[in-house]
Amino acid sequence: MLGGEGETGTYPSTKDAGEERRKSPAVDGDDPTASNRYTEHGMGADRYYIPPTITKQSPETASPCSFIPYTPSGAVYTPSPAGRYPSSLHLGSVLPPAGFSPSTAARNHFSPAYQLAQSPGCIYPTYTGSGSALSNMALPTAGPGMRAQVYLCNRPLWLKFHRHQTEMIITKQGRRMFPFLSFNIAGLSVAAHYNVFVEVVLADPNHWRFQGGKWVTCGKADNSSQGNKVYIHPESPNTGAHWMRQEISFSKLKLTNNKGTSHNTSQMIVLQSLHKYQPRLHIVEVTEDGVEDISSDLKSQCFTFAETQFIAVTAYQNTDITQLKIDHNPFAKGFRDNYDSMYTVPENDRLTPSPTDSPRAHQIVPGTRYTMQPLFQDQFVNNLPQTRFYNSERTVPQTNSLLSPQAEDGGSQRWFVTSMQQGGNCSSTGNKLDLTPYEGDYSSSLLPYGIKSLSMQTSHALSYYPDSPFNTMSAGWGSRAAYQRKVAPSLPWSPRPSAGFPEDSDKVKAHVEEEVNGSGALITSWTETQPSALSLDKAETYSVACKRRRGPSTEDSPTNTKCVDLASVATNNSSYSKETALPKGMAAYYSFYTNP
DNA sequence: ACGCTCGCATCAGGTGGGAAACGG
DNA sequence: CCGTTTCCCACCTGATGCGAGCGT
Repeated sequence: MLGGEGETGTYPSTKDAGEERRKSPAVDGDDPTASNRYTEHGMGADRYYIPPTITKQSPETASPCSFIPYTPSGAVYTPSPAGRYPSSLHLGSVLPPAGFSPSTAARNHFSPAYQLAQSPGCIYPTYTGSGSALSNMALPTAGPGMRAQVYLCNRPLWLKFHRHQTEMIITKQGRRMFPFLSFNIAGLSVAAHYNVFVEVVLADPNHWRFQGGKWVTCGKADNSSQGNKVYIHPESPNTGAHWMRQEISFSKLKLTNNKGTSHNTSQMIVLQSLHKYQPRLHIVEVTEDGVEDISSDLKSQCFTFAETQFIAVTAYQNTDITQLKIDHNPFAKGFRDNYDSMYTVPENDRLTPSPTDSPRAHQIVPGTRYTMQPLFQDQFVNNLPQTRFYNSERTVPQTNSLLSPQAEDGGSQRWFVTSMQQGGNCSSTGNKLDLTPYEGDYSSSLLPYGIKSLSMQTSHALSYYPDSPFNTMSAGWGSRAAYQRKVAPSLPWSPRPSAGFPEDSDKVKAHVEEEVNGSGALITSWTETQPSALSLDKAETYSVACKRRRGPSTEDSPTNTKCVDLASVATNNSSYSKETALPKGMAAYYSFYTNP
């Protein structure tokens, strides 16, 4: 499990990850006042994103390309900041004004400073032509205070979903996000303490409806929703070294539509169905006791990844999304119509084009039954049960992994490399953000990835969805978590350098620029040229097909037209050969990868 | 005897599908 | 009537506990 959340799996004895963190000076005791620092209910859905007037950051300090420093500066909407936090802090609108959640110790250490008044406003990254968060990302500048750089670990997976407009199920009891948010952070002060939390805010002022195979707006969003919108990482507060040592995942974060929920509020974020949301990562420097240090604006920072936008739904609307979930979420494996066949089909029959079928694809993929399944490479990399890779992932040093077929982790590497090397090697990324991962993967900059992945070896946070290479490497080996825990610490390689990644600033700059461009493209492609994945007319057909619900075992059913349609469409643009039994999800993937 | 590894069984919990219920 | 929400289901993953086998 992305244990970042202090999941029980990672810490068997700590039902509440927060417990583990309580070791932090900031966490002991239940500070009654602390409970007010963050409120889970204080902010309504109308808590909008405040465009950070971040001027404190500059590309100059770009970090290693492995990280994609995001700053919300790209946000379009400019809500009025409230509370003592200037908009530049990004916290003005994010934090609940009052009332603190009963929850966990993790929440007990936020200073009252977080009790900010709601700041109306929204971020419409997707809808703003040039003002997307991505296109405007900036790098933190050097100097006092936080200079964090954040990398969305499972970005490629997010991009896949984003391509079809990500949907997240919300239920009364709460549903985990999938993909879930998972980050790597760099640039923090090793010794300083930080609180890390995710906030989900309305991404736009509209109410959405899935009609005619596509999402269309229908009326205005209901900004009156109440309920917690913040999920504080259970390991908060903790040192910069801790946060940078491993992937920080929010796999336990749950989404609910139950405003009245009183239990598990610490794990729940209350949303409204058919509204579009944008998750945001906040990193706030605090004192050792967990109290925010308000001496500097640089103490807090907010990061927004446009590709993590999603529409909350109570039932999936777009079958492409459904299929993506099924294909990537291990818990949904039971819904994979062709689960068995997917592992045995010959390579030429695979449904998803391997990343260009590059030699590397084979190099990095373990010589297991999965080797020939590019689609699953992705899945593994992002969400498939890591158990399938445990053996090799865990024991293969990255240096070896790069050369050995055992580096099944290659998939993971690919993802990771993506961001890391974009700067240096993905100058051709262009608008195909979705392909970036592969491009990056095949580029030569593997070392950074390797280094990074190694750093994750010691991750204590094993995730349910070893989404990242790091998790993968450190995640449980099969069901024997106890063993992995024993082994991980003894791994010979050391965590990545706390100082950051070995990349020269020039490279970094280039990297960032690339990323920025790519990101911008992403936004653009989605908002303006979503059909780019499929021609407009094709998209229509596609959407219609997608809308059709699929039965439990209709894989071969003649009614399963969606896959066929997609396949046909996809094949038009690719040399990739796919003929029969193209799983719906696969088709989607196919089109995704092959679309210009 | 002790510690470690491994296999197996069990349990808790997550997943999407589908039908029923609900509400405008 | 239609769209949305809720509930239950079967299936799956992952964690855990237990005992057996093995080496020291």
